[in-house]
Amino acid sequence: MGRKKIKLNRLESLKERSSKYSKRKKGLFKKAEEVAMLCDCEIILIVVSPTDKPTIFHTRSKSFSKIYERYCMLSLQEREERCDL
Amino acid sequence: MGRKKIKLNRLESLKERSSKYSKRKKGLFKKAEEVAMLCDCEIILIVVSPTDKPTIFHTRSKSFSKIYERYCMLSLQEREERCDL
DNA sequence: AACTATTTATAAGA
DNA sequence: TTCTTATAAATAGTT
Repeated sequence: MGRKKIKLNRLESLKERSSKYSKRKKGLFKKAEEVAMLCDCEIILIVVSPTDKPTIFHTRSKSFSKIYERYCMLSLQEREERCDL
Repeated sequence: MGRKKIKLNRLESLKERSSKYSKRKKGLFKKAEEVAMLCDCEIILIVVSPTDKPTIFHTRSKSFSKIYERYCMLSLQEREERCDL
């Protein structure tokens, strides 16, 4: 989307990365919220900005740690079978 | 995007939610990967499907737990000041 | 932060 | 779940 198609490479300057980040972070979180709402599913999204500022979104049905625990409790075998890693 | 504009409400049936989920999960993870690449930033994304299947994406620069630790170590005061919660 | 031309995601249907 | 196509939405470049 946008005036031109861009290459998906790391942007050179911190200024470019910060600018791009602020635009795309907004879109990413919006998408996450929409999936959670439409599909009634659990989501955790943590992003750390190029200037080291963290932002978190998670559904309230289950806590962050609960979801992480569930993931951790899967054996490697189960992860391969049940997850799209 | 799509043939019609849809309302952002929880979809009625599990079948609808599962169908919507498979389409949007793909888009969400793509966006996450693009932000991580373009902006060279850390991201953790965990989604649990309507049928309870977890999928995780995270950048490799820092481990999942490292990013979570960083978040947890912030005081409530700091979270308000530094994070967009 | 705001403006738009353009690209991209996706709703509906198969 | 995957493909197709019309259309809604995100965003690149710029101010």
